[in-house]
Amino acid sequence: MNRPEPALLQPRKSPRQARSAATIKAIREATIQVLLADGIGRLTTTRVAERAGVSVGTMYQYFPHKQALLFGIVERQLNATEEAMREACARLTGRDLAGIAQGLVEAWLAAKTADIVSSRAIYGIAAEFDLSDAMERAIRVMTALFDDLLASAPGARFADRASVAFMLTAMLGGSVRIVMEADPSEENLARLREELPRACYAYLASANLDGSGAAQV
Amino acid sequence: MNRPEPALLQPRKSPRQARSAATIKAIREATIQVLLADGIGRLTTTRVAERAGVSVGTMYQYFPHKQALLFGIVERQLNATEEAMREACARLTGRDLAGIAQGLVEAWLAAKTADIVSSRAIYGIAAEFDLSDAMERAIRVMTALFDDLLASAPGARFADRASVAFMLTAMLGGSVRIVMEADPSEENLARLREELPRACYAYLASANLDGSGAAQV
DNA sequence: ACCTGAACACCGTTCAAGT
DNA sequence: ACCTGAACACCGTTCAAGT
Repeated sequence: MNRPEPALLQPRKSPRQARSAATIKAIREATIQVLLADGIGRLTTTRVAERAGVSVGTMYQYFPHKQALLFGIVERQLNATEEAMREACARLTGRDLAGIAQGLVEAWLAAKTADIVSSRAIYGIAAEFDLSDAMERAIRVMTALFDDLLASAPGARFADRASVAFMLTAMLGGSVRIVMEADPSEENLARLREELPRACYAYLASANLDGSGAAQV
Repeated sequence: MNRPEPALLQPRKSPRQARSAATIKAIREATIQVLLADGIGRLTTTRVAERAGVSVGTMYQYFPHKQALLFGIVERQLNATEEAMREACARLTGRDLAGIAQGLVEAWLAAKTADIVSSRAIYGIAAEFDLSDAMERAIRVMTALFDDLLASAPGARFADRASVAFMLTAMLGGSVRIVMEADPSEENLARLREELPRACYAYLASANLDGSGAAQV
């Protein structure tokens, strides 16, 4: 399976001059404006260039292909999340596991729901076509299956710290992403806010060699 | 933000006749062949029709647009996963929480890694452009951040069954998806196999009103 | 040295013409 | 009743011509 292209994401030209920087900013903003106004399906290079007030040729000098335009705004989102999580981690340093779990989830959800309109538009970028219906259905089916299964249940120091951190990243990022993509309703977000800290804490406590594993959040 | 289109995914014509069914099957297989051979970037309607041995006009009779071609193979994957999980749930009915957690994770990972080449190709469908580098980097950064944070930690009956099932679906599906998309290396999959059952069990045990919460998996 | 935009190659989709 | 494929509208990208 081949990736679309080797994908050269560097601009042909670096923004050394103030004029260039302004042009790049205008193109970046035009991209997000067209995205929000017309949707990913109608986002064309011509339209973005027109909105930015430059010729397509000039635009191609700074953004060597359409993907670079989209990558620009996704990158911005990723950077914002990274920055928010960096701050959260600094703030949570030295706190116990319960505080860490609660704090990380709050920070992550805040970052991902800060601008829910933009966020969904950006998720739209990653979807060449609309998978959200199918995914929502799949999630509903699985939720029901697991619900039944659970109903049938009769009762109901880290050894490898790197693996624990990896798993925590995956469960936090993955669960929020999947909900944001499929159906970011207030009901679902409330469930995440309620359950995800518990899940993270329970995992962390169970992996903690020094804890009793019996503490409740 | 507008979705690309109202997206009519029903064929104009139902496959009532054997000939039609064969044509549809040929188109479906041609789609996945072109996808695997040339990648999503070179998958064109002309190419698929040619490979399937039908004219574009005929193809458009059964698949009203390109998205429908791609949706066809994604749907197949989703159905396979659903079927696998249905079987797993039946098999796990009546087992305790530890058995359920272990069994669900095994079944889910097996379903998602059964054909890793196809799976990755299919993830490629959902990515209009290659985000995997950026995501992989973001995951690495976050993993490192959480790793540091964890290093700094000093010590280290269901009330709402529907919410627990929802959370379990999100953490299972989300964490695996994010790993499959970003970097499905054997190292990462091994970590999931090891840690995800623990995480699921710990969450379930902590949410279980009747348990001690102290049992280890 | 930098910008412009007509031109090019290619794609998704349609529909008049065939059988 | 069904299939075909040339034709259409549009898109991403380039590059000769301008300033």
